[in-house]
Amino acid sequence: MKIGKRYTQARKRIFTAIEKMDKPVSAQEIYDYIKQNYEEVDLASIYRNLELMNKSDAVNVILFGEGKKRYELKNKKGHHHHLFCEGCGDIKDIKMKEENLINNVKDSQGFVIKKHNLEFFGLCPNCQ
Amino acid sequence: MKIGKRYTQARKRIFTAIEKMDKPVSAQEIYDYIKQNYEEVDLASIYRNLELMNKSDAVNVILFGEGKKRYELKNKKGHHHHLFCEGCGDIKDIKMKEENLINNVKDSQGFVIKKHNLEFFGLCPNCQ
DNA sequence: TGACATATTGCGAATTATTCGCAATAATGT
DNA sequence: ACATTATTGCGAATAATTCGCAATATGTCA
Repeated sequence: MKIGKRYTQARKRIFTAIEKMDKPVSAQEIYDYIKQNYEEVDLASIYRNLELMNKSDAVNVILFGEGKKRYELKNKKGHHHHLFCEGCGDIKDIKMKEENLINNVKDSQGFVIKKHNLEFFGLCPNCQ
Repeated sequence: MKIGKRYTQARKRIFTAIEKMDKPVSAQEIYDYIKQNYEEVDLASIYRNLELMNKSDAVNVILFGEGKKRYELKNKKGHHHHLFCEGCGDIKDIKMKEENLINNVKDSQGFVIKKHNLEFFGLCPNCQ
């Protein structure tokens, strides 16, 4: 899982940030996290690297309709989906049986399916 | 399925536009479509109404990670998901067995699940 | 039907997320 | 250590969406 051609400071920091925060994070959150550690990586560089990491399958892009993208390291945990609390924005991982998720797709009309996003929305215990 | 308190020109036009285009559309696409018909609704009003329609469950919000939201009327077709072509952006509806999609969610950690988004990404016949 | 109360619109400006161009800097191979 | 060039930082540019507010249009009720 190699990102770009050089192992730069920025990449180390971004990778570590995502890993440590251990949940789907936005570019801005990565920026803030790095800054908390008295280091800094320009936001534009964070975006550029997230795109690279996505293309090389190092991260997943996760969408909750907040108007921004969230990113999560791919290898860390196995394949899973998310529960997004519409009250407080809390995010939980969930696993589910889905051996047949793609097989069950009726008539994919000639599409070659490469990946899927499945997110659940609801209310966490505190927000119910 | 009532949107707001008044049945305004803007609402008629927006509703008709989404219905006629018959696919998940962005706010801008709604705006352009209405304009083609020599009518006009301000973009801000389109956004405001889409939000209302979403809250009152008249439309679904659909995300493909393009950096914008897409909207689709809810009642028209039954529950379904989408195939998004990463090549040309073409969108197809798909149905699938999912009686047990939610039931299969293991350990929802006290969340009350209200809805889910499931989108597939791949390549359409032309883009393969 | 006409007038009122107020929900909704249009307009312009403001935000927020993300992208771009380019010169300066830092990784890597030799 | 040096040269090559990938990558960064910076500042400006886009794109999507939101906001404030005055003007307008709807639904209601006398």
